[in-house]
Amino acid sequence: MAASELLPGTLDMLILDTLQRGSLHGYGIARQIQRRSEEALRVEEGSLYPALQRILLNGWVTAEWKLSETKRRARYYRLTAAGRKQLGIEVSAYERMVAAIARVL
Amino acid sequence: MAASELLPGTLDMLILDTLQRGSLHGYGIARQIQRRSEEALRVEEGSLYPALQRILLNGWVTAEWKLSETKRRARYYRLTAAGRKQLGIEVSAYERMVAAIARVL
DNA sequence: GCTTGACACATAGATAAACTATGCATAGAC
DNA sequence: GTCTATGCATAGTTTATCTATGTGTCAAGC
Repeated sequence: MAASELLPGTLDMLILDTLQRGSLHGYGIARQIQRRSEEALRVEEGSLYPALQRILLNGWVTAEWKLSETKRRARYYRLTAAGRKQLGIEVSAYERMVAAIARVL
Repeated sequence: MAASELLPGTLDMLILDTLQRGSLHGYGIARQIQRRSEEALRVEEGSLYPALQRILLNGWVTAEWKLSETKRRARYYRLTAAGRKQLGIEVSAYERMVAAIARVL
């Protein structure tokens, strides 16, 4: 663990949450998470793209190739109803954990 | 992830924190974490004992065989100075992560 | 024209953490 | 005697994240 850029087990939640604010491509998702966390969280590409595949296979998002604002081909992900539900599940499980850890420490 | 009993990456911290309150055997550590978290966290034996080996190898605790209160042989772990330092590192890294995630969500 | 840096995707392979399942053994209660 | 709680440990599996690598585009600066 130690030097991780992310709290393990929270990446899917962060991605789904980001997509809740509007559909976006992978690179943009990573940038947003980094920006909104004020540079504290950093999503490596080798974590991001496998996570997006996972999430896509689970039906939590749909994907569509488009052109980005910078005119490059990019895959835009959009949250599905199932994804929105999953986000709720993950957020509440996460908050339950954090509260439990706070009681312990 | 999903049905995990623990927030991944936090087990060592929870163990070290428990030992900060006094030396204790593995089984007792697991029970204390569960109790202090009000049953929200559950440490599986297959996670606990490998974690204790890890922590021992890192020099964060020392181990000693004794008899438990129930008269059974039990391995008591005691936090070292290095372990106390490591606990501080892990807690602050954890809190930094939780704060960052809170900004994102 | 060439290079550099930001943008954009993806996968292979390594590492590590946590889980399931299993085994051993003792004490106390019933 | 058998069940439950106490106690330790490892083997094997699964899963998440990371490092490293590869492809390719676009814009800016030289």
